[in-house]
Amino acid sequence: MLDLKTVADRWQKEWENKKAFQVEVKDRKQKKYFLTTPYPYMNGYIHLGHLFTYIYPEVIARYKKMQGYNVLFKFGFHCTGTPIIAAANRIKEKEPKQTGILKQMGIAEKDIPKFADPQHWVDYFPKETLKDLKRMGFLIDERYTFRTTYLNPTYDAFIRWQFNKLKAKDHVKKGKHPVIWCPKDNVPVGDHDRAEGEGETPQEFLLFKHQLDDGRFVVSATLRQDTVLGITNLFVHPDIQYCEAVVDGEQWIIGEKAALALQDQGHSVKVTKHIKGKELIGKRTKEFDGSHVLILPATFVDPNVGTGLVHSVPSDSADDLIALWDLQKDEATLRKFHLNVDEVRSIKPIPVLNTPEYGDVAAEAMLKKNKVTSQQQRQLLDEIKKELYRISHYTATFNAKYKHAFSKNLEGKPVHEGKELIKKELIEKKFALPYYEPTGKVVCRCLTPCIVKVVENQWFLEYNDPTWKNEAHACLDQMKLYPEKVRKQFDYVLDWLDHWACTREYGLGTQLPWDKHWVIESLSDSTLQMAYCTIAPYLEQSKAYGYAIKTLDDAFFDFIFLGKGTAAAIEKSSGIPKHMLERMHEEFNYWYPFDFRNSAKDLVQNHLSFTLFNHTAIFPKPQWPKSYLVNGRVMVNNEKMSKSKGNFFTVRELGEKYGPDVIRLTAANAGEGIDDANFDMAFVEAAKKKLSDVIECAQTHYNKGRAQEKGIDRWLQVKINRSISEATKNLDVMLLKSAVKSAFLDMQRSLAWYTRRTKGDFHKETINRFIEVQLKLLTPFTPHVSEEAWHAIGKKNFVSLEPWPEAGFFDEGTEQAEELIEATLTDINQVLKLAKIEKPKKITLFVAEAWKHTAAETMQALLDQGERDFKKILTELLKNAELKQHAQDITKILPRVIKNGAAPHASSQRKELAAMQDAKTFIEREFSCTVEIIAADKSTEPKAKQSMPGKVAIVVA
RNA sequence: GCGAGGGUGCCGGAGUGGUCAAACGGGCUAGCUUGAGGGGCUAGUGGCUUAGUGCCUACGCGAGUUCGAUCCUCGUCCCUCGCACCA
Repeated sequence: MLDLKTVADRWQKEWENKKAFQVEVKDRKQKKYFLTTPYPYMNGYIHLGHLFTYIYPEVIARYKKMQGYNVLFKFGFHCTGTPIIAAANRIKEKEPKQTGILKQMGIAEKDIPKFADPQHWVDYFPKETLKDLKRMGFLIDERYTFRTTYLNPTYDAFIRWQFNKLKAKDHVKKGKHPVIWCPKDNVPVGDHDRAEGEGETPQEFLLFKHQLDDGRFVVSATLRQDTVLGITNLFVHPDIQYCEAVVDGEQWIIGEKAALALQDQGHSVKVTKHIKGKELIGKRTKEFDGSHVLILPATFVDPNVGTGLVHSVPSDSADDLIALWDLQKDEATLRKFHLNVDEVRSIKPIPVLNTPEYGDVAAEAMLKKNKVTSQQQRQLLDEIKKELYRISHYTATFNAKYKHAFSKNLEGKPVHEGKELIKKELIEKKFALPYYEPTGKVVCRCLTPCIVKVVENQWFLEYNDPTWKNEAHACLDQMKLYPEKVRKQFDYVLDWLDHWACTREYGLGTQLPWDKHWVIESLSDSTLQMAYCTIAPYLEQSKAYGYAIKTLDDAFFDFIFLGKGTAAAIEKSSGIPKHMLERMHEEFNYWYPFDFRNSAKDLVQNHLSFTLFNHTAIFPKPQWPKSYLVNGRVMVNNEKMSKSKGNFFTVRELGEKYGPDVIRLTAANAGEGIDDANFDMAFVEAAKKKLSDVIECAQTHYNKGRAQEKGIDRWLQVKINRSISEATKNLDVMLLKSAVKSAFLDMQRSLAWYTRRTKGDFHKETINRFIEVQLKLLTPFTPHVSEEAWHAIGKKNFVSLEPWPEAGFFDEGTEQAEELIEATLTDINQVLKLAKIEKPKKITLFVAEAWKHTAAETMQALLDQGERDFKKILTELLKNAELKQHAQDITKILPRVIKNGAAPHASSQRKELAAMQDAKTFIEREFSCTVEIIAADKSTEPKAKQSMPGKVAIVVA
């Protein structure tokens, strides 16, 4: 077997030497195709997951190239953001896990300390990634690749321009923002920096202030402001330490954790003393509706949740109700805290909501349904809490108590409709205020539990602006989406996006030009860089073009991208010659907008949507994105890729082991559409063999064979045309897996059948066409193999630069005839099996009577018209004198035809006879016996009557 | 919960109102290749049945629309992704 890696080496060198894929804008009238894909993050080598996404633009790029487009496949290396800095710090600290990651990648022990400097990552990985991509044979012109970060000054200038533009349009505003925060490190803690609590987010609670007689407030936290009128009492944990603090000038009693968190949420907090929960028991507080309630002891209260104080709504909280019941039964405890037993026992749930199927005291119904007996059944109670929350929120309605309590009559209204209003008014009346807490426990890598901090002076991109949203929708509307069904998701996301915190206090990135304290966050700086790419070579390799750049200010980018100002003015400030400025401007206009961008589906709700917003903000409509493709994630042998499972592969090691073409083909064949794809290692093995065969086949058969053309040759010609047509169709709609099938697997199948039919006696012209077309169709997927075979058959140019083949003629009759032969083979086999004859001496085949063909044709015509009435069809058929003679047979066949909704494929007896005659020797050879072919009407054999158009009757002996 | 997508053979996956037991790939079984190495070829791979190429059953589950549904409608169960300030 050929070594495909050597093959790849050879052609990569050739392409390089001849600069086969160097991008040039020679003729601005030439049609162009500009492909982009989100750049990989440079904290490691790229892996199979990256490759799967990148195989789309790569295959399409090569396909478009062969179609005569001037193609630019953009590639960048992502370095902004926090992960690189974080990883570098961990190397600095010699953290074993991080060191291990580098080692596993094959970085030499002695080189590892270099990675303590973030700059080293930014230097090292882009270089190596480019190698990997080239090794895979990607159609990338490296002059058009670039790194993101301030370490690349021209890119940095570009991002400043982008943000100044956004600011000028009022899309960037200052505000407050809750984030998960480490109180020790004093930084926000993203998912990747957490020791525990990935996926937890800030959640908005309300603090309820319950006033004691002495003016102090006992403060509880809740998500259920809808039940505010159902409060019957408060619960404290008798043994927990609470603190008394001056919060925004008021005396509050709250848990210690909440006191800490409040400080980070913009409140002034001064703790004055600590008190035990039991000190509060028996006191009374005044509620929102003016009622007074008792403070009672309960042990389910968790000091780490909310304020560590709970207001009790036993009608709609199972926890509260069961705790109340437990307490009411527990006379000892009541006495211990000097509570009035009768008074406590008289506390009853106050109905506030009507919950379908659960009545007006939903908590009670819920407890009974789940047979809860004690507040100690924590797990069950937690489940009930969630369930009840869900049911109340979506199905419950407010009762009469809500008629006048708020500015609008809420009686009978669903809870989810009234909740916002209640919140607003409770806050206005100073009974409540917002408070944030993580949705679950979050622990920083430094092992400190995290809180929610409300960051002040944060900069936001105002994606919630309705006018901007409309623009983004307009942009989406004019785009092609692959697959189209992702449109709904995009529409939803565009509406859902709120303002986006676009700056960070640390990380690699461009400084916010007007507020240098902040660094632009990486999802925000990557939304427009496709434009930068079009001129990247002229900025990053200015020396090659004979000038040195002085400064790039906003006027420069305004000129290049928006055509504002004059080249002459910018020549001075930038140091770039006028003609180069003009060239950049024109080339940008030539390449832009991008025609294609794709990513895995997880970027839909951020990057891909942001890109739409940013384009509409800065570019005029003609420069808006043309299409998006959204792909699934890649699995390996149907399992999620993961290092622990041992199915994690870097592109590097795959290339090393199998060579690029096998991997490219397998990746393209892994799947299409939005569902997760499957990289099948079994296919990898099969592909190795199949690809070697392609080269071998070309070498063996090209320019050999007979001169005289036969029927079966015509069949292969038709099949070749089918494959061309199908492959083209599939590539046009970005269906790679389907394209692999039509461009390769179907072709190979046709060849196999052709070989069998001709017994290897090929027609020279036909096999030549087959080989040439096969190599061209394969080129986008396996360019090295194609190139190798192309030259093996004596071609001197690159197949990569050949025009994409055009489908010639089609001939359904020929295809049908061949299908008849194939079906006949299958049927003969079945008959032989049924008749228990292993070695037949003679096979007689009866081609259906002429009238059956006529009947089939008429039936199909009627069926196509929608006719399903037995009698009508029969009458119609019998109008034909020829058919009338066979009325009895027709009445037998007809019901089945009607049931199937389709008649047998009508051909003509003459054609079927000819096709069978043509294949006679072939069938004889296949079964090693004599074959006779007879028209059914010319025979007295009873079985001959079983023949139908497209199905011969068979007698074996 | 919300939004989106999906549930088809031993597996991956086509099909999207009729000729389609289900393309294409993989796996498995049998036979052949008269000869060794995960090679090639042929046949088979839902059930039942058969002097004959047939019949029945199936596309998560239940109901409906239709002459006819894997494909449309409704209900139900299950799975995947996302729900953010993070690349």
